[in-house]
Amino acid sequence: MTVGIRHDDLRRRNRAMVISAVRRSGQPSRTEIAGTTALSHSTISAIAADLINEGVLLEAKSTEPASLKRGRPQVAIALNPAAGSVIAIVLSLNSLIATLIDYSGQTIASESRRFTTQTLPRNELISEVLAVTRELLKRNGEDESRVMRIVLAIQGITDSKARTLLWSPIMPHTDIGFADLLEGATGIPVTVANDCNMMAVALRWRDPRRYRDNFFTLLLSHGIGMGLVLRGEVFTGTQSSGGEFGHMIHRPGGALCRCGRQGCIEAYAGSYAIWRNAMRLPEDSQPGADIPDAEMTRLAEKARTGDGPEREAFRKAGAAIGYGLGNVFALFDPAPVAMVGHGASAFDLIEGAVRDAIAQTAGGQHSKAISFDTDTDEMRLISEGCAMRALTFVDEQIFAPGVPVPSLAAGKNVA
Amino acid sequence: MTVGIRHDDLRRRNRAMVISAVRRSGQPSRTEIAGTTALSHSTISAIAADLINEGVLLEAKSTEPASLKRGRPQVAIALNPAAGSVIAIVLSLNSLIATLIDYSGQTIASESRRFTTQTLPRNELISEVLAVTRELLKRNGEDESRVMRIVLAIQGITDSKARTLLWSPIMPHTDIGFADLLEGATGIPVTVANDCNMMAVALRWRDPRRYRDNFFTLLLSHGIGMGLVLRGEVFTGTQSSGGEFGHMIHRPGGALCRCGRQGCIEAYAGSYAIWRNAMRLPEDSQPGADIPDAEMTRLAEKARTGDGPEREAFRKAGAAIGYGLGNVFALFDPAPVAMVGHGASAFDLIEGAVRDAIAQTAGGQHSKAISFDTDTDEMRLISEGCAMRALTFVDEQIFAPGVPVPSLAAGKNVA
DNA sequence: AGACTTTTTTCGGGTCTCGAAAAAAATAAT
DNA sequence: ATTATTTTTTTCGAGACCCGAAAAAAGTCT
Repeated sequence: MTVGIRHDDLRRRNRAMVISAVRRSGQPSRTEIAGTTALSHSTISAIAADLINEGVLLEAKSTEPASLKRGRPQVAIALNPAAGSVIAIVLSLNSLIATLIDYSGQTIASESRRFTTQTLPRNELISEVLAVTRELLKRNGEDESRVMRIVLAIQGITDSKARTLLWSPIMPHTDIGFADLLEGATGIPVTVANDCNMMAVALRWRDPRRYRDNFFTLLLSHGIGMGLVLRGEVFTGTQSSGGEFGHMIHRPGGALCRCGRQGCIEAYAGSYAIWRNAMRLPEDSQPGADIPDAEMTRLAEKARTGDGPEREAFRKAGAAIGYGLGNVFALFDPAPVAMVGHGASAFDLIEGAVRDAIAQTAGGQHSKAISFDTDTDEMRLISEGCAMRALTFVDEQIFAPGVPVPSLAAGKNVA
Repeated sequence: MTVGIRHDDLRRRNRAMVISAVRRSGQPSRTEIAGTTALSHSTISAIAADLINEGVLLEAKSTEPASLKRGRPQVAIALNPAAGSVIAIVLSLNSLIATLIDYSGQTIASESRRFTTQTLPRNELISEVLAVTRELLKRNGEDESRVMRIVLAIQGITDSKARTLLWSPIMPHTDIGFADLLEGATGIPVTVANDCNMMAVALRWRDPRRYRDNFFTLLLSHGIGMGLVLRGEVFTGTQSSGGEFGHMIHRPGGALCRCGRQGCIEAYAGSYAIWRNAMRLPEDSQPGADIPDAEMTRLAEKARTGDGPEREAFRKAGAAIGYGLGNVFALFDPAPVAMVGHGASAFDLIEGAVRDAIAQTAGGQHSKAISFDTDTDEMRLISEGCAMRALTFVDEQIFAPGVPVPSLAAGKNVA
């Protein structure tokens, strides 16, 4: 269970610390790294030398033109882009995007497909995912051994081992073992993740000042998804990816949800629910097909121009989200929230109701202090999150352990 | 932020690991410890020798009569009861109990007071807490330097630094800095904790098989409290003790809660709410004084004998708790739940409604698999939790670091 | 050109863990 | 009773790692 620290773990951890410091800071000097890690200069020097030797890091040539300070100038250390690469794949409604990213985080290439996820047979869906990956590798003449990790983000629930898609609102199929399938096809280790969790990862890298230890991301689109970061870690459920905010019950026995249950937050705040209310359809009417973004934009415009059923529909969505957030705040205390996705473009229409609802919950006293960010481009965010998740995997699991006794083992093998 | 591991940390951590192994297993041998910690026998031998020398551990004499195996018999290692002691204080409605516990976890003595917490002036309340502590120390001729930690559990919200009681339902006063007050009076380091969190700690020690990585404790009494354990750690909020399950909103705009808001779970499931419903008082009637346990027992008896307003009141409580748990399960996935407190004695009356409600939430598919334990004696549980929390503090913060270079420093000082 | 400043590397010392071997302490066999 | 066997615990030497101090390096300032 709780395992002791062996001597070799120590070096591994400190190597990981150095790599992570470089990934965070961009181009820190050795002195800077020593400062942030609280390790001695000599240790940093030794570890940096090893990592540069192994090709993981390199001394960046041209950073700022010239330091204005006296003394020996600092040597900037950077991630070696050629150390390896990773692939980020995002599968969402009617869209599949795969991106190849080098070790320093730069995008090398990307490949995308469009098809109707709701109707595509299981086998064809799987083939598409495998094909887009292979295509990306081939088109870039990528040696597979250099691609060190694939992270696949999907809207839906994944298992806690991050290997299988258990259920997804964007397709009728369940229990697809994407990790095994992709690993079998490519030989590259694969992680399957929830899209909202990857959004949270991305935000953490984009703006670590604002999104650090505790925050929530909310994906507002057809469904309502949530990513939780608690104590600096993306929280996944104990058996699944968790964070099923959209299916917390807002009103027991209330509006019919896509999931078949009644009164879920999503049944008031998902785009189909907003549309249903705007159209004055009964709350128990069967949720229809997904509403196109353009139609939702039209509803929002109409809601802004006059106080009709459209505005009321957005207000109801805001109340559902607000009470839900209030309940989450009751458990965790209030924290920053990022609203992501096309629905965030109508945040002006729901913010009032959200705040009113929060004010009536346990998080109420801090209602005004809670700040919301919005970002309508969820795809980019999710993809970024996948990339960073994949890269940190490589950092921690491949480069931090390093080659076991490099020179010695090599010598023995030769002899 | 993320700090590297220095060489001396290593020993400290491995010492902590050994101490923790002994505390968990009771009387393990060195070989057993080596097995669970994955450290080598030589390391364990060295660390154990140090700790025995320092008086933290000792070789237990008479364990099982004789081993039936061949070979050198294992020497059982145990915690040295004389290594130190801690104090657990539980302040709850109309009751204050302080307990002195030796380093091995055995109760040495306890001291208790009864007074009306709701009406006692602030100063007198504080005096009572200080007095009961001093009394406990004096009556046992305890050298204060040997008492190494005080943990005070209170029903209510504490700050995230575990030093101040921010708000409590059992008294009108707010923001009492118990940690500073007690530390000032005794010179012993103090931690202030939430009662439900301490229940969770206790359950983890009582039955680690069942309550390990993920579980919830629910205190059913005047109010409804929750302790969350996620990934093996007691979860506290980011700014407060968190876990305000009782004030998650069950029905927006619903029944009046003691906290002044409407529709909280507590406004349906707290004992005053059950009583209010059983008496057929309107839902918006002001919550009165706390209902005596005897009265609640009477209501429960009546509910068992016939289907009247009493039974309906318990049913409503069950629904509120069930929907609330369903929402918690939506975020974290289902996990074992322990129902604690006098309200747990009526669990038979609410279980059906709880399960029905959960079945209608995202956790529904596992509704039948979710198991509930009940324990009506919350005081003992809370006190146990405080004691264990205090002892592990001592383990990790006092004995794991140890004396810094004992022999060398001593030699220098003498010279 | 030399003084000064700051960063980075080198070196020696100390501590820690590990594996192997030895010692210890019991039972089983002769 | 003595010897062999088994298992646990300790001892010992080797290797790895980190740290602090000193040295080297690479600039700017005078």
